[in-house]
Amino acid sequence: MPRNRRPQDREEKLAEIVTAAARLFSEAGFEQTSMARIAQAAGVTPNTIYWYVEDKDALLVAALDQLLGEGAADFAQQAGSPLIEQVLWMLERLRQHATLISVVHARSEHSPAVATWHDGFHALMDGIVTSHLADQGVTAREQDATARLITFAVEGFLAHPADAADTRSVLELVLNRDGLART
Amino acid sequence: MPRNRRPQDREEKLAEIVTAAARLFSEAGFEQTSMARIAQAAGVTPNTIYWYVEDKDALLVAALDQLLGEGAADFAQQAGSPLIEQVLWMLERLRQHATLISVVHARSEHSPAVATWHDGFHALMDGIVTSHLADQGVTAREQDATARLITFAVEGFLAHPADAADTRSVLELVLNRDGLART
DNA sequence: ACCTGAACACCGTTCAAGT
DNA sequence: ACCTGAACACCGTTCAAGT
Repeated sequence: MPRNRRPQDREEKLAEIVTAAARLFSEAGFEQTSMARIAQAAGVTPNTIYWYVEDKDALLVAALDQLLGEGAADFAQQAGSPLIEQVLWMLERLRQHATLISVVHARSEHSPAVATWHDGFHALMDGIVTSHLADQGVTAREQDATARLITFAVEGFLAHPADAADTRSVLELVLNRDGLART
Repeated sequence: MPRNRRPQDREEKLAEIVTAAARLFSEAGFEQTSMARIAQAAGVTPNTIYWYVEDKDALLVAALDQLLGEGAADFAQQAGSPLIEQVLWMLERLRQHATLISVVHARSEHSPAVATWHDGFHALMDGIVTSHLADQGVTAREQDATARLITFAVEGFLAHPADAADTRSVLELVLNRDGLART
């Protein structure tokens, strides 16, 4: 028989709403997805969503966290490979949610919650790049500049898709200076 | 006495509306600026705007064109200076309208008119960079990769402001490989 | 605690009607 | 040709009321 059944149900219902939101945001876009549409997909009334989340921006953050969590689990598999391959792998993975990046930028200006998520995501990406470069004899200053450039390139390619060859040649331009692409 | 007075008035009124829109979009943001607010600033009724432009996206394009035209006139002064200085100058100039870049990306997905403007803007920037690099002994392939990277860096710095020193060090990372920053 | 029906203030846009 | 008042369909969000 169910001990503490309530919290269990609550988490499940919240997860359903967030999952529905994540799928719809990713497929149809944030603005194009109304709270009513999400509610419909989750089997509730629009105003019910507001019992689970503060507002639509909080729902966006929850959806982003869910998508990021799924991605992070898979990313662990890529631990051993060279930096450029890891970046290309992330790019491929993020491409499905490409429309969400400009949404994050746009909403960050008016939603502190989204801005906080945005900062965290950048810190995560910077950490991946700088930890790679720190193992080489790269100065801290150049680590930071390279990490920034990689982040900009990732966001750039998500906003302006290019074929595999062009993508690789741009990343090599950033990383190949001292053969860093192969590390 | 006024020959063809009508077209004159029409252009003036349109310019008033576009100027009001450009200022409000830039200051308060595209989504935060309602058609009613623009109409108020231009001294007309909201629905009157629809006699001059197709919809809000067309108004965005008109506003972007106006802002770009002002910037292009000033940019001509920078003709002689090194590429890195030209990029830093553009960055400084675009900073005031930084919020519009994520708007352009977001609206491009659903408005062909905005997408077309977006493509044109990138072609413009790519042209500036590649024409600089073509004067050096840089291969076409590296010209393209560098132009893309510069564009991504510009958009990146607009979305994620950095201080002057960091900005310069990132741009130098892209351009300094063969002393290109000084050309 | 959880969910709803009904309403609120607002949005971009349309259209018949005026001049 | 130009402009408006009034309306339309929709939006995110709130709230009193139910269980």
